Amino acid sequence: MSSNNTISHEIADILRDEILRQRYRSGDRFPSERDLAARFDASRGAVREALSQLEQLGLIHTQPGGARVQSVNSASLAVLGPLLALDDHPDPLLVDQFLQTFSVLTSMTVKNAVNAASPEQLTQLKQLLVELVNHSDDIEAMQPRWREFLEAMSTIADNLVVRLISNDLKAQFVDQMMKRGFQPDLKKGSIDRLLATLGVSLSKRDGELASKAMQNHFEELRVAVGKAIRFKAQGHRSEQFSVA
Amino acid sequence: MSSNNTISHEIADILRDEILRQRYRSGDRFPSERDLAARFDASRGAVREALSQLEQLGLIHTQPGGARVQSVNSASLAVLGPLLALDDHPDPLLVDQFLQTFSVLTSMTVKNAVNAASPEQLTQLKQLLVELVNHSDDIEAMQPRWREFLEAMSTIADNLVVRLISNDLKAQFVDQMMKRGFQPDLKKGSIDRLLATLGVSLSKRDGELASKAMQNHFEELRVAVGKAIRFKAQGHRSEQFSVA
DNA sequence: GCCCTATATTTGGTCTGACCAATTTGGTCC
DNA sequence: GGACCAAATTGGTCAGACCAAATATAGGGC
Repeated sequence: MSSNNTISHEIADILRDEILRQRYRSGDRFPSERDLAARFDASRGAVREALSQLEQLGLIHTQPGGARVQSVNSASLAVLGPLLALDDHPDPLLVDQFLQTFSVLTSMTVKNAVNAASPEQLTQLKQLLVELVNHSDDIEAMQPRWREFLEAMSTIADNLVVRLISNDLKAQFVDQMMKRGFQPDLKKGSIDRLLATLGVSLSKRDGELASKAMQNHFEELRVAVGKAIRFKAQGHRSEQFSVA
Repeated sequence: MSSNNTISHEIADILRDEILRQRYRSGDRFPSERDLAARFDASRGAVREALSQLEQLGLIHTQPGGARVQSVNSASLAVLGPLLALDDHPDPLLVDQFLQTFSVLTSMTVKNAVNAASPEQLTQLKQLLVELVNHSDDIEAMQPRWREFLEAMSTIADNLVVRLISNDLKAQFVDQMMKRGFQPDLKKGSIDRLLATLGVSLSKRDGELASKAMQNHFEELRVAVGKAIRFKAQGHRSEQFSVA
């Protein structure tokens, strides 16, 4: 996870997970700094820095007199990563919500980018798209080029709000999925269709069309990822059975 | 702002604003904890807690040997509020991006909520809508009812990712705007149309229709808010002139 | 002069022990 | 049972100290 191999981060990670696992009910008193220091055999300073992080995450609220646990619903975006990493297998519902959110934000970015791009930027996008098409049969090789393409789109659209959200989402989610070696099984035809439509939208400077294409693509991605997760969860269960 | 009247928060607020105002270039070394402690006449512990907050915001990166300033583009969502509050008048571009983002997320929420609502929930939504219609001539009285209505939608849609994003966005933006006493001048006819369409979409259980209605509404809101900001900025400038 | 290395210094991370002010808690009195 | 007051608890801060990692500096080899 975010482990910075410092003690305070370690403590923060442990306590964060305990809260996310609902070991404390929302509104409950949180153990005192001195108790936590004793429990982790650390100084109060280290514990305080850990609690400071939890407070930034919106998981606890500290006041003289005692800290209290807050509802996960009122937490910050940054808890999503830890929430996904909580179990061996990510919560399919959460993953689906993730992709859906990603979809609308990306679609919006693409629409604005295509509509607002300067002629030079349009050329650049077309070049990146050609790169993608050239590697459309090697899904591994496409990955970095997709990043580049979307990064260019993001730069052109130049929406700081979306960019910041995407930062968090990517940090929380994409890397999580990568680490688990996720490879959703997307039909090549579907990708080719997406690339083709994007090409047309660039030529015609039709942001709406590009946006729609991305939405469709994410729709298929959601289905594929959902299947992949269910499959993996099943595989894991039978593994456990055969071992037991 | 987020001032918790503690010294460490105060220090964090000051340093955060300095970074957001670009007083340090991205990549620059950040002053050492000991220097900062001397500057603020505080203990190193207090400074460390402040820096811990800045790190959570993604504004600095600390390492043994020295902390470095990071690009605002790679920061967390939570910097948006302070970024808006930086000047007397909010950056119109940023506000616009905010509303645009809010728009797509809210539209998505509304669509999913209408499509997924149980019969009881549908009834509840209709009641809330009636409440809104009953107060549609008093924009002040509508405010809390809008909140309630959207909160219900959010609960029904039950998308944690969007909820967390909206938490941050609302905390960063809506309250900011409220504090400044912002009252975008929306035509009553436009609101009536929105409410009517929402009513129809609830009756027909047509999420797509509700979503489109929200999008249109936000579009008008963006225009109105943009005007309001420009007007206010102008008013302020002439004030300054008359004083000078 | 330049580059590389060994040393000295700076810096973040942690610890201990202490004090204050606000909040809780527990008991007392009505 | 409820209002009120004292004691214990808790978070916020400070001071001074040590360590290990990173950086800056000086020196030697070319």
